[in-house]
Amino acid sequence: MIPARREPGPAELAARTQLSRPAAEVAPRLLGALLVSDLGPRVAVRVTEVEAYAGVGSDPASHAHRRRTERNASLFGPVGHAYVYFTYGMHWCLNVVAHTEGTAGGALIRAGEVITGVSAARSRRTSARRDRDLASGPARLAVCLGVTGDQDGIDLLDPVSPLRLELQAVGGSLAIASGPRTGIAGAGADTPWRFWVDGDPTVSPYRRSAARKSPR
DNA sequence: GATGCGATTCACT
DNA sequence: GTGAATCGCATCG
Repeated sequence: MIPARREPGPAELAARTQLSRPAAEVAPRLLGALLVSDLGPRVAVRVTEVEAYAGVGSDPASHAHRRRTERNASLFGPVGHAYVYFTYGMHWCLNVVAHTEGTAGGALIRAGEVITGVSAARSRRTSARRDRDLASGPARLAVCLGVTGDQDGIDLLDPVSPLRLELQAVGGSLAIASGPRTGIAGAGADTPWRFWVDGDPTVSPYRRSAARKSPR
C-alpha cells in the first residue's frame, strides 16, 4: 500500500526555516548541533567547526561558484539535505545545504566531538590515537559517521533518515570564534567564514592554503 | 579527448 | 615541515 505522505513535526519545520538563510549566517548556528548516524552502529557527533560556502558568482571558493553540475547539484537543492563530495581521490566530506530560496550554498562540517559510539568510531578510524582526533577534520568526521557518496542528497532533517542533523541540541552559551577558511587560495581566501567553538580540543588545526608556488 | 588539481590525511624526515 | 596517495570533475584544446 502507499505510505501516507510524511507530516513534518514542529522541530523539523523550525530547523528547515533556520537553514533557509545565507550559508554564512547559518554556519555558526550549526555549532553545538548533533549529527547522528545510524549507518551501521550509531555514532553521534557534536559539531565544533564549520565553514560556509555560498552560491553562483558570490564565492569563488565554493563548489557552486560557477554553475550547477551533476556533482554539486545537492547544493542547489532543498535546504537541510546533505551535500557529500569526493576529493583528493580518497576523501569524502559532508556539507549541510543552506541557502535562501532560489540560490545555492552550504556549510562544510569540518570537525566534531564524538559523544555516542566512540568504540564504533574508533574501529572506523584506526589511525586516530586520541579520542579528540576521531572527527577533527572534515574527511575524518565523515569516516567516523560512515558517510560516503551514497549519502549525497539525503534529507538530514527527516526523523527516519539514517543520517540526521539535530539543531535543537544547540546550547545557548557557546564561545564562537571565526576566521578565514582552510585550504582556500585566491579570491575568497580572507573571508572569515570559518567558525569554531573557541578552545575546543577537537577543532582541526588551522592550515593556510597549501603554500604551493609563488607566495605572492 | 587530455590534463591539472582539489573545501585532505597520514607517514616520514 | 614536506611530500605522496589517488581519482573524479571542470576546464581547455
